Amino acid sequence: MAYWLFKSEPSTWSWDQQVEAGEAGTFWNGVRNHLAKKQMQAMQVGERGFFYHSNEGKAVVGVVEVIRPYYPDHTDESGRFGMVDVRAVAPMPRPVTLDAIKAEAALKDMALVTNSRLSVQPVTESEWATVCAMGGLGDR
DNA sequence: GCCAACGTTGGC
DNA sequence: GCCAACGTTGGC
Repeated sequence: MAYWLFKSEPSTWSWDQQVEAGEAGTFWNGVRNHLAKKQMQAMQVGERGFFYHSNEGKAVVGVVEVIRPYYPDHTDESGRFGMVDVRAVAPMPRPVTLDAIKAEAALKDMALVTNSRLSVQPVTESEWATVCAMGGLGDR
């Protein structure tokens, strides 16, 4: 079971909108980066990821679940990129800020710290557990 | 196939 | 709003 991190600017697509999309979830379109694409291709239905607000908020604000594996992104005219569907699972009781992540030694190798521009990132199991604990989520 | 120029992202 | 880092494009 792998873990992920999805980054989104709240002004484009926020956690609140993800929650409103409910059980049916939504497609995660707009990725135009091959490394991010590779992450999505590796995703399996049922795997979980963090929902991170970039620019405004700069914090992990919730957990999402992959509900449909990689398929073509109809908004990509070049036809080179695809997407997955995700649904909101649970909000972070306490959002975990970028500052807090940077201050935590156990998270110094997180892609969020080392490659902040990557919009879809892999998260290790220990990183997942650490961030969940920091956010007051128990061990999901 | 190299590399300079350009565009975009995202933290500050 | 600025700018550094990175990815992509296109001329050669």
